[in-house]
Amino acid sequence: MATIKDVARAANVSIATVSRVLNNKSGFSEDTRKAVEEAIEELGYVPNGVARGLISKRTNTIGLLVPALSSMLVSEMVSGIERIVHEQGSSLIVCHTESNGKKTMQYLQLLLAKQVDGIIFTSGVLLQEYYQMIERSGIPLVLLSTESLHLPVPSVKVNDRLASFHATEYMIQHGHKKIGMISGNRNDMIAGVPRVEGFRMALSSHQIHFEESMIASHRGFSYIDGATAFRKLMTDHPDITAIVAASDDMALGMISEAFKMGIKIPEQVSVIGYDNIPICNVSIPPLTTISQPVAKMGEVAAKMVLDMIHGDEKQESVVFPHEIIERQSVKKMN
Amino acid sequence: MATIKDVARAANVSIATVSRVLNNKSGFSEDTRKAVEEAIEELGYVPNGVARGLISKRTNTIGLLVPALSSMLVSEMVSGIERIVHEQGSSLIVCHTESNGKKTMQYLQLLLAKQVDGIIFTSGVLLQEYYQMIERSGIPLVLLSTESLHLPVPSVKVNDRLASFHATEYMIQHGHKKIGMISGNRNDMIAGVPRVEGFRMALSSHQIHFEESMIASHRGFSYIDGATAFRKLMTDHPDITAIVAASDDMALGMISEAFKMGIKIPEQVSVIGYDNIPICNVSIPPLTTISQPVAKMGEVAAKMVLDMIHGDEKQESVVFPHEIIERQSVKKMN
DNA sequence: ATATTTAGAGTAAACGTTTACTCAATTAAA
DNA sequence: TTTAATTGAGTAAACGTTTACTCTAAATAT
Repeated sequence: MATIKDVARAANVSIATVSRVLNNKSGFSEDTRKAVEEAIEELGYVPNGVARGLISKRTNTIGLLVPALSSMLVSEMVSGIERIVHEQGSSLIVCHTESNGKKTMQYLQLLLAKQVDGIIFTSGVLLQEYYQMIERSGIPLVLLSTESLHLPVPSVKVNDRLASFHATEYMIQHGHKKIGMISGNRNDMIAGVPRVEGFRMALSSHQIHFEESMIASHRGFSYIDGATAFRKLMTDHPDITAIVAASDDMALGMISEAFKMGIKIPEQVSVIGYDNIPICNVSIPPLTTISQPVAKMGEVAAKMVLDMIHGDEKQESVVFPHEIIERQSVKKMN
Repeated sequence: MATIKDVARAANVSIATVSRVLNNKSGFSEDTRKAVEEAIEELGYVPNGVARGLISKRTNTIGLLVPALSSMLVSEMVSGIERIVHEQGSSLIVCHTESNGKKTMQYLQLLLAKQVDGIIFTSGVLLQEYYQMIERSGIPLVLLSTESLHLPVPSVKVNDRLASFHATEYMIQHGHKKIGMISGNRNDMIAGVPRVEGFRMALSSHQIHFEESMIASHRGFSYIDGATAFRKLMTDHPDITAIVAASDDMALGMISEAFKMGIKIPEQVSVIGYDNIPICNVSIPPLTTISQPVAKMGEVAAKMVLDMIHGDEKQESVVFPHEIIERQSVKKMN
């Protein structure tokens, strides 16, 4: 590959001059610009970003850490982030941590070694261990779809507890009295705990009787988790008429399972999902769900790190409003 | 951030020695190793990959170019690639070209500037222009889910024409005589042309009457494209009993549209998809489809570039077998 | 005992840029 | 005209590593 030296030689100037025209830095005549540009064209020269990075201390790369999530959700999130990041001439390294601490530490090490300019950490708990590592490296960090109560890290998220509260209340407003929840991993601090909490709060604030067994949880937030949780729920509580699901994937799995069990949605059982992934539009029936503006959130998070990189010290955390997208999976009871 | 100099100072040795223990290169005593390792620990030192890259000419980064595809498909593909790439201590930069020539060139420029060690190009036509740029840079390249007839670039793919042929034949074997196709962009050299060809060949080799209007196409390969194409097809040919779809997304959109139109799947119309994305398991009815082992293919493509990077000059192209995954969207006619 | 090998460690060049500094020549000001 | 400012361009240091080369002292061979 051609280097700046080759260009300099071909254009009969010093490398400093080449560098100047490359960066539009003034200090050269129109003639030399021509000569240099021709040489560049001729040689197909592309400046070496690694060398540039070494001296500028900027790699124009930002790192993204995601745990195992619904692939559609991740896609949307990433595409929002990517759009902004690329707009600014940077690129993105995505690391799937699978919520695994050891793996996360490894990736973190990798990102630091790669000298990324910033890090976005999504949808998981920011352990002290992670934070320290990032903190001491001085790399800007923002949290997406998660937050940290004691650590001073800006975040972009939705109020999960409230969203879940509303989802449940939506069922209540539609006349449902026997409402079950299919939760993912109930210990998940992000998508588990708060959503369960919101569910319980809604029931209790409407004085609806609640039993622990009306929340069925399984390992994760996927189709099968939804399917199995639903089956469990229906054997324990055959009189349930509405389900609040902790993710769209779970809701979809549940709908499929209901179909197999001969249960009609929404005629016999209503369901509301969570995430509003694109496929909700074409499920049968189309899925009523809580929408998190994931793509938008990704964009904002990306802008935040970028701003921090450009020197805007502290960013304000933002919590995005959620929204109930009404489709046809919830029946009005009367 | 601490540099190797800081470590050297703290451990009272030269930077060369630090480098040696870092790389296990011999030429130091057990005592100095201890001292150096302590200093590293103490300072939280992480070797600067940029500096390393400058001298080693390796960035441990590989670039991936993908056009706009079903997000689930991309996710699977990427996850296969990522697994392998990360196993080898490298990382991945994903670039969404949206099948846009200008954007692709920009990304290519970016990847070259970043000095990626290798490039995987997916699911699109490798233009001469792209090839030249990569070729002159000397960066190893492999094609995934696409191929180049005249350019000497190894590829990993499935035989689309044959797969589509089989999908169609599957319908014929199930007794269908009036078979329509919903194709995506018919000019798409990868997922358009060959799949349409396979469809036509299957019909003609079974002496089934064919009209152009039995292939409905729309812009792309998404839900709505499937839905609109299906509606068009059914108004033109209300007697169709089977549909071959060019993607699962299209099939899913079509199923949803059929539901709205009061058409029962598979009782009235059967459908076979293409891709076998995870959601096929939980659609209603579960979708019979052509499976491409995308994750596996991604892995193999990744291994290929990696091997090329490590000096294994030319790799053999591989075409993966497809498979028909029988679920419940095709009815047996008698 | 001397000569030779080896282990441990340091010095400095190189990787491909950017940039502070220098300098000559031209232009503008006095 | 002399002086000062400006323009165009080169030289060399720096960024943080790796590595070829060198050197000393200890260990081994003769």
